[in-house]
Amino acid sequence: MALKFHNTLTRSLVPFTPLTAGKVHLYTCGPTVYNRVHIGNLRTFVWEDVLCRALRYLGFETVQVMNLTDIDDKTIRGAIQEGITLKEFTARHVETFFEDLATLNVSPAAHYPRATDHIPEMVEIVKKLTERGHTYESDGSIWFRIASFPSYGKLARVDLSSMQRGARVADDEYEKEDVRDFAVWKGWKEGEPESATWTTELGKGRPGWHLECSAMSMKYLGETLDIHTGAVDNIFPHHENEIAQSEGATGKEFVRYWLHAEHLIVDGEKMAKSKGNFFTVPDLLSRGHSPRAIRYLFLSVPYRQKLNFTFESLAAAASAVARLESLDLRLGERARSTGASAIEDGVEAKISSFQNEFREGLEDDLNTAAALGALFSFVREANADLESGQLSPAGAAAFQRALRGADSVLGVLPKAEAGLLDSEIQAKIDLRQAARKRRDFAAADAIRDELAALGITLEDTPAGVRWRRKS
RNA sequence: GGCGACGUACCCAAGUGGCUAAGGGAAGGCUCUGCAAAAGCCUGAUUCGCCGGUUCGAAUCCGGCCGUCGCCUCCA
Repeated sequence: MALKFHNTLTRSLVPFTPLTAGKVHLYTCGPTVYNRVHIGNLRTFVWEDVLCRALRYLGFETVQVMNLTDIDDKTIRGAIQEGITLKEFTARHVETFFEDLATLNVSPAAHYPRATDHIPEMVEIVKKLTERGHTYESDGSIWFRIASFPSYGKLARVDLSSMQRGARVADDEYEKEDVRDFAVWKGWKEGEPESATWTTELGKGRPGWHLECSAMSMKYLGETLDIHTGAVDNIFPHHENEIAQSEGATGKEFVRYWLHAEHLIVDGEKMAKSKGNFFTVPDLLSRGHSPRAIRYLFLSVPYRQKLNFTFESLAAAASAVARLESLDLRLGERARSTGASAIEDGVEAKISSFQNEFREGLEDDLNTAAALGALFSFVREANADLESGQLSPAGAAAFQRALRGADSVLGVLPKAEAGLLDSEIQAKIDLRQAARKRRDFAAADAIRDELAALGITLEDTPAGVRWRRKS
């Protein structure tokens, strides 16, 4: 089986081949930095991370670009409200955004361009659009004339006949030729702060929404991208308008594969601050939930399905992650023990059948649920071999490599070993072992409880005491 | 109103015409254990929202109904 993706452009599953063999250029729509991102946003960002990791696992090189939209109505409003400059306002939210990505173990993209650093590039696009007759001026702003772009609507499949030419929308302060025309350059208006205003060949004002994505994606990835992603709400108007602007300016196909993630909902409802079901990563961490469980929960539902976030499923995810972590620990122990050095035949067969199934899951439009199914069948087999006592250290090491290979896509195992054994912890463990030896179980349990309170879990195993930190 | 998605066990979820309907979690039993923890084994949908239809055969295709949800200009 070969890699396939669901392309929003055709609404069908299609084989994927990048423009340049072996190398994928992808643009993953990033945040507008006006608040702390919520778990719904992060579902999309984690999916985009897994997409990139999966592409690399499948042997592609990736160049990922994620924009930071730091100029729009919401960021301006926020800056005005707080009485600070636009840059000061957005810098805060950029910072917490990267914090949340790091918490959820998202691998960094190659570039995180900011809209405000690319004003000249945006101006260039507007000029090109104007040369090609795609724009007009009205009320000091420059608009994209949809009537000049016949294939407008091809992504969102909007019905153009519902457009009313020459209509003026009651609550719209601009005079447009067509209600669906959109601004590529917004003329300065009374009250807009200096920090959010640029004086360019186009006049005094600021770029329209959508334009930053066209400018920055093409700057870093070329005029035709392999993949462009976002959540479903971006299909219209954002991505539709990006196509119009970009293709209008270059005359070339803008994006070959459009991928869109479904939304996350909470308890079956759209997340909303007013409903009290609105969560951020710090919210969940303060309730004692693990970032790795959050990440696992996101992966357990394929990206084109709505993900119903509940605390029950978050707890289930935590258990599943703990099981993976436990296997990794046990395999590591066995791998370091002494014994036969050759890998037994059965081990290789189990690994390759697991890897095939895992890969097939990923290749099937990033079906992470199917991939996880394959992983846990493998977990069962590895545990059974471990339990039998027959698994060689080399076999255990091979199993562990396979497990960690899969985790290079999933990213739910703990980061590399936490350095040296904490000598204090080891001293407590030794004390407890002494107490157990003299059958003073009350003292032994007291020590275990004491460590548990510090987030250290002990497990007595035939091979000795195993301990780990609660993540 | 227009467009679209979804409805599989207690919860999450794979599965898109044909082997015994993946996998995870929770639950119960057993093994191991001082007790825990971890791990293993076993148990668990004659059934895929409901009703019809097509077919030798459908969770999978078609029609209707019921239910849930989303988008329709700045929400990922």
